[in-house]
Amino acid sequence: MKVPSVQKRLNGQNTKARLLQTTEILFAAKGVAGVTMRGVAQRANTNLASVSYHFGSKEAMVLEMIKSKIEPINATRRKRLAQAKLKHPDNPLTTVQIFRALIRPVGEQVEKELRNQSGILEIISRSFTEPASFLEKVHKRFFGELSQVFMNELKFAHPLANEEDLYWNYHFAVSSMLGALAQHKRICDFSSGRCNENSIQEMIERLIIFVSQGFEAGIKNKK
Amino acid sequence: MKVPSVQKRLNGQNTKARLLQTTEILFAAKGVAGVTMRGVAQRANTNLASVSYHFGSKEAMVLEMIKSKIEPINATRRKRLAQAKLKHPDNPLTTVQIFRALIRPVGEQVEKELRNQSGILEIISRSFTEPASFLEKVHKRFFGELSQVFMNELKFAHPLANEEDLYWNYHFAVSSMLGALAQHKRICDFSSGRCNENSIQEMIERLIIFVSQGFEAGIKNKK
DNA sequence: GTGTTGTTTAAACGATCGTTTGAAAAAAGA
DNA sequence: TCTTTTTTCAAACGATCGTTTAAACAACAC
Repeated sequence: MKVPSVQKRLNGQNTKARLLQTTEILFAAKGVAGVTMRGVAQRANTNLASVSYHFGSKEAMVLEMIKSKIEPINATRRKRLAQAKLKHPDNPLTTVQIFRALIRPVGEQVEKELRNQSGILEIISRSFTEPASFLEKVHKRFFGELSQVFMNELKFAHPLANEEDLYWNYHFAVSSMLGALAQHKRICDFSSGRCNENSIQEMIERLIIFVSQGFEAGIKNKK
Repeated sequence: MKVPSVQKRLNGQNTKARLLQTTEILFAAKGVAGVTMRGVAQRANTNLASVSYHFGSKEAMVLEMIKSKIEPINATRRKRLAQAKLKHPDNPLTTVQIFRALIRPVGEQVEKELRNQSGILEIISRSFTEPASFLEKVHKRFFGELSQVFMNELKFAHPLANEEDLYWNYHFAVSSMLGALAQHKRICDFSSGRCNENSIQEMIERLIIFVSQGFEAGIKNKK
């Protein structure tokens, strides 16, 4: 075992990155079953066995791809929530402010990646809806703790509210967000072209209003 | 070619029904990929080839199962909407009344099937989120026309509203419903047991409030 | 140069998939 | 009963999947 060389071997890093990028595209388009090791290797211009070499297994590759896409968004979510609290140190945040911190970072990530049609919406929603058991750990790991942070903020914002109501409606809000991300390509068909699926930012802003008002509608005071 | 016999051959109908039921269970639990012809045949106590015999292909079997589960719900949805209109012939329906007609029949179907843990929620949501291209026709066939009916009712209920707002928010409402159905098993984990995933009826009623208020929040008058 | 380490490659393995075949079994009609 | 039709069954086919192996190749240390 030698000390890793200072000089990077860029060849390996390049193919690993290409594999991750191809995994992203295939997973967004076709789900876990659509990510075949042969398909990924071929579209990444490398060999079948390089997937096992770089990641160990298909599951590990998919998990690493998901992690690389979701973790930056979650980091931004936490940051935005903290920033909003700093701006209003005396009052609890409003419902809209809280859900802005949760949902806007998704839209911003889409902006950043608009070069490659950005399958980030599909990746997020598929992470929750794909029936692959190995994805279960994704939820706990990437959304469990984050949900507690946002839930605590919602409790703080609604001190008189029934706790059960808060949980149910936060659950609806998150589910709605995931559902809207998963279904966003249908808006064009469904509205007969009246609404455009490409205006992700407009969707995000509308979605924030939708879930915030839906959330508040279900909150009653403690009895 | 003979005239079909009046006397039914119940044996064939039985295995076909058993295959459909098994398909339902596996599809709800594991999605399209989890419905393997060998798995279905085995759990239905029949032979592998009987699937091809009765349905022609796996896709046809899955589609027939989905059809058998969704069509009755959609029929009830139309009926409830018509009934509500008859009760209030002079005024347009309220947003809540319209979404009640859309969402309540799902909960009622769960009630009807509580014998076999009723994977109907998963079946509906998976029909929209599974990345199987042959499921695309399900959406157009089972939801396209129905959506127009409900959309027209919402337009009638909001005559001054901007049409684009109506489409976007109806899209959110449907996506939220699908998302909530897809994620409903997580409420227990997420709320640390404070909320119960088994009280589907409570979820349905809460969901109606949520999407109705979310919908109305995004509607502005024509400029 | 030689040797070591990291990376790529072609080839094969075992498993599972959906589908098809042809004959046996069961049911229905005559 | 005998004939016909419908249904079941075991077996096999070709395709594709994830993974593994062992050899070839490339980059660096000495």
